[in-house]
Amino acid sequence: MSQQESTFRKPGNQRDTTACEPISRMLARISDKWTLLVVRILGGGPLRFNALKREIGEISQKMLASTLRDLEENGFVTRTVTPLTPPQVEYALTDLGRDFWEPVQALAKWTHANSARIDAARAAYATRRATR
Amino acid sequence: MSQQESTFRKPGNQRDTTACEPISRMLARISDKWTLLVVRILGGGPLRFNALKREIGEISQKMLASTLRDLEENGFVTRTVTPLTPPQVEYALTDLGRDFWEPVQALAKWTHANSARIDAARAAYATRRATR
DNA sequence: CGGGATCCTTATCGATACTG
DNA sequence: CAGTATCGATAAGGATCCCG
Repeated sequence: MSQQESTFRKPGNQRDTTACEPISRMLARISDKWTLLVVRILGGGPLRFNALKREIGEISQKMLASTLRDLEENGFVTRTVTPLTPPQVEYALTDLGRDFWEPVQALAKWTHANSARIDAARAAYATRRATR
Repeated sequence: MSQQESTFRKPGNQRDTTACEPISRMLARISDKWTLLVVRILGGGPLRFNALKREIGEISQKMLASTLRDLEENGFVTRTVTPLTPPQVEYALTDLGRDFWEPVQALAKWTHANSARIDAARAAYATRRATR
């Protein structure tokens, strides 16, 4: 076994570097602060703009609007306008969006279930830095 | 049925709004452009700094360094220094990191498997905007 | 090789004001 | 209600140089 740097994985199989580029692009597309959160919330059912905004709480209407536009463009949510006074616009997950919701929810649940472990790790890291 | 705004979900079960705040914080912590990507790659095994950088490709060393620092602080990766000339620093997932890797990988696989559907949705969205 | 420090350029975000 | 438009602050990100 060589101690060279490089990838040192089985030669001929340099991981799935091939899939790395498109995945990283997709990952980058959804890795903004709000997308995952909005998808996760809409997983609970359709919501109108301000209801959604209230549910998230900290988001500005600007960011919510642009996040929703991106999600609509990517085919994750539908935007249904009911022309009334006052107007009503409802956002809901599409089939694709509901599919996407599953891994998102898995991730969210994991972070929730393991937040204690992470906090512990952070505390340990802090003391480690202090003691040495 | 009232046309009021509000949440209009089954009263008494107003979703898991309780869990929304901590989850959104955790989600926000990992939702930067690189964290998920680095975790996913380190899932394939330990790597040294520049090997990791090469594998990601587009990242600057600054962002990689800071991303790795965050990951170490959160207890997802270990940083092992071997004092040689030239020095060697290897990054590897911890138990927590490997745990975390699973939902991340699920998300990555999903995006990869469904990239065609997303592209189709984007194309459909474009024509829809053009025709109307 | 593995970074830290610095500078500089963008992208992100929020607050405010305005429209249909 | 559901946004768009504009502006200013701030953070993210990249390029370069430098050091152990």
